Amino acid sequence: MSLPKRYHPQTAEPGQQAHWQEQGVYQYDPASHAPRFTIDTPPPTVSGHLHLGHVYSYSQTDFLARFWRMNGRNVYYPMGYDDNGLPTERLVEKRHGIRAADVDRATFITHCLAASEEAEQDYRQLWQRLGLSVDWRYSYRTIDDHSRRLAQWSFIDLHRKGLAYRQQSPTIWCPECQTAIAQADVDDLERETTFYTLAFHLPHGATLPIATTRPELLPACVAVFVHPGDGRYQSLIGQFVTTPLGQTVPLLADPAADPHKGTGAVMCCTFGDTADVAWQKTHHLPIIDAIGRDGRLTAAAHPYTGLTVTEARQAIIETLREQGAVLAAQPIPQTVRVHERCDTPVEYVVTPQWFIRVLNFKPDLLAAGEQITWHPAHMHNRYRQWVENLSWDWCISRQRFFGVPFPLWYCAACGTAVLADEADLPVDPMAVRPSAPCPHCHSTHFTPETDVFDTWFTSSLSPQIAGQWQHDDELYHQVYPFTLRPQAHEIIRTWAFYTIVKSHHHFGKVPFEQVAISGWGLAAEGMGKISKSRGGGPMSPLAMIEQYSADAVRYWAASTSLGKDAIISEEKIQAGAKLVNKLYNVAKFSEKFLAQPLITDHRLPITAFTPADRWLLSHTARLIQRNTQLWQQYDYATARSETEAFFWRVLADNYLEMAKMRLYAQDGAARGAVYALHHALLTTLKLFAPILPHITEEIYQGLFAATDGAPSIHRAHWPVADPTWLEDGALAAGELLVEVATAVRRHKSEHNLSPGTELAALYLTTDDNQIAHWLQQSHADLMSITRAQEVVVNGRLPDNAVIISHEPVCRWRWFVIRNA
RNA sequence: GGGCGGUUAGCUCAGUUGGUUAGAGCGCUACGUUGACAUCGUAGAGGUCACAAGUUCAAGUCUUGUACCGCCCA
Repeated sequence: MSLPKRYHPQTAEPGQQAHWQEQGVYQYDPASHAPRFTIDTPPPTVSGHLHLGHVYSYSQTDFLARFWRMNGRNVYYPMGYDDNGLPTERLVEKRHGIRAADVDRATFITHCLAASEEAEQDYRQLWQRLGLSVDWRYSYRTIDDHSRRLAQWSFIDLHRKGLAYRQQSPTIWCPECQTAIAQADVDDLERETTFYTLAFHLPHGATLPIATTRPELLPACVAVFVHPGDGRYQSLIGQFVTTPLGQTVPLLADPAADPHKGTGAVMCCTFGDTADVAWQKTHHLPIIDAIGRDGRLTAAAHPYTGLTVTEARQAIIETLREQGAVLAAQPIPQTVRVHERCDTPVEYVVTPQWFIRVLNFKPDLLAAGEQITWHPAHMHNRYRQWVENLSWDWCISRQRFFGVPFPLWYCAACGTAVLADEADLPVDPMAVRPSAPCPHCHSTHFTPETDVFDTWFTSSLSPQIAGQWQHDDELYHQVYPFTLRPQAHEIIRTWAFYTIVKSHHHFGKVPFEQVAISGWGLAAEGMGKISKSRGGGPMSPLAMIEQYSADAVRYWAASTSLGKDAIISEEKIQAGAKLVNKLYNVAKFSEKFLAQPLITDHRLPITAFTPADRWLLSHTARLIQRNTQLWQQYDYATARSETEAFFWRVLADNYLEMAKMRLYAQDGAARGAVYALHHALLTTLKLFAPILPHITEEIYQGLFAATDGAPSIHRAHWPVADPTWLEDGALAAGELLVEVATAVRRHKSEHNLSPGTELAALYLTTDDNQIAHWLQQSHADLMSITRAQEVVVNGRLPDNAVIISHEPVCRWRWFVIRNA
């Protein structure tokens, strides 16, 4: 097999990809006894299109998979799609211009399934075009039967263990999505708001000013709090005050009241924020449901019933202004808690929800975090801090439609929750009835639970889903616990955390040994994170791949180390395309020399090698050592950059120029050069293979597969440094030769001579015997790189010599040329 | 308010355990098409390493503080 004249990634890359699929190059081998490397791939959510940010992080996982595969690991690399849940619902609502609640459930779910299937095809196409070394036989969807069955099993198991409970309690509520959500689904948003100071009244008629950002909650005011040490209010604690709307509420003391904020007195409403929730509980206050599930004020807020929060705020302020009860209004910056999916400020609404116990398990969950190796290490802090600051159990019920249903019914007579039989999973409680009467009261009338699970409730089982637990248990026990969990940093609090919770609660294990946290690919100019739901990035990944090649895009993804965000840079992608081109050109040049049979001669005498050969081989050995170490630390970015510097600066710019003459001569003196070139180029390809899988495979198949023996470079052995070449002198000799070459090049450049200009002779003089020896051994190589027709070491200078370099402190003192 | 990361050339970044003259890519300037490559080559210009103090024979690197940026959490 030989290389075509030019490399066309647009056709070559899909060709390689098809070849890999046909040959099963990336297949996991369940029968192998090789050490395993198993990957709990992040299933991307279905909420639009993939952008370069996804390409960035998924490429990084692929780098690691390929590195370990070449290092003899039996790599299990599945692919998943997280299609159940709110993101898909929002996509469908947007695309069809409907609201889920306004169409019938079955129709809506049909739309969701169609949208997710379509997206999965797009996703898979992109992943394949990018060259991910996934074993596509192990693909899953979080809405498929197996995932639904495991999710429902998970609930039943947690319920059986007393770790799932249903409670009527204040819940974080999204009025836009009309569902309860979990603490992890909430983001902070900075915005400007108005801080109103309202006139409350004391028993004797005096005014008590109280500042609030949420006057619309006044109808739900149940108390006023002050700090117990606040001297201004000491005598009033325990008394009753009157709100501007006329309710009478107690004035209570609690250390959580900030004496420096506003007037030091704060109203407690059910519920404006988490502090209200806490106060209501600890001080046993009544609950007034002023805001309903639709985000509008309830009958309890008469006469503001039916108004939205925003409308109610205006209406109440207007009323109070007329009464003269608004003492001040000033703008202040405020952090509002919003639902991450729609940026709507959340409310705290009392509803019955299912929760999973996590607050009681903080020590265990922190210990689990300690057992995991985090890459980079500081990402462990994010996890630890999240766990330490948790203040709610995990709310898993969602009042939505496209998700895994709870496998349970409520007895119509006694309210007992009746769970489905494990054997019947997955079940849809709205379509079927329990198989037995109520175990408590024997009634046969049931109401199905209509809520669905939080998406994370299912995706937190990705190790079980991807590992095919309860479907192929032999496989599962091979791959679980997983070696690696790759994921981005914003989902440490969700996916990583919940997965650890599940593995702890179900199996008492840590689900993965290592976590590799990728950063975000960011759009330039402070555009922030690019995301599928918020418009995507400026450049489509497929367009970039078509224009510059998948390898070039992957090159960009390898430009920043794990955990760091990177600005999407078309310039870097272009640099990747240049490197691919350069690799191809070097290979094309090398082809005619490497085709000779002597490449198999690995036992050449040391005399067959010039100092330049030994320099290249020594560099190669060091590069292998260094690269292997970097890769093992997951520092593919530095590895790539060092390999690139070696390839371009050492191999292409200097070594090839020195070896050219011997190579073209094709005599006995070429043997060392051919071996060195063969070894250095093959090594370069292998070290680049995890990052640039296509061009390296193309060249490997063309030049090396026959002798190296692997069916694909991606199944070839990672290079091992040959200690023979690790001598220090070889590097020094090479540097000397490069110094000579650079001086000649500079001379030509300064005299406006073409680098190809021939020189009649090059005279080199030195007092150093070692240097003289190296120079003498490098006659041909120096002639080659300087285009001198003659090289003379320590000879008598002719009269017409031109001094082009004279460095008194240098090891070789100076050298001269005579123009032809 | 707490935590984490960052601040190095015009831009994007690398600088390993402190150790000669702080590097790379892109961009810029000049020259060049050389028997693999113009998606190229050669040469060159360009940095008081955010600021301040400290430790040290020696600080981009260690300590403390300050400012600014980003993220996470209250």
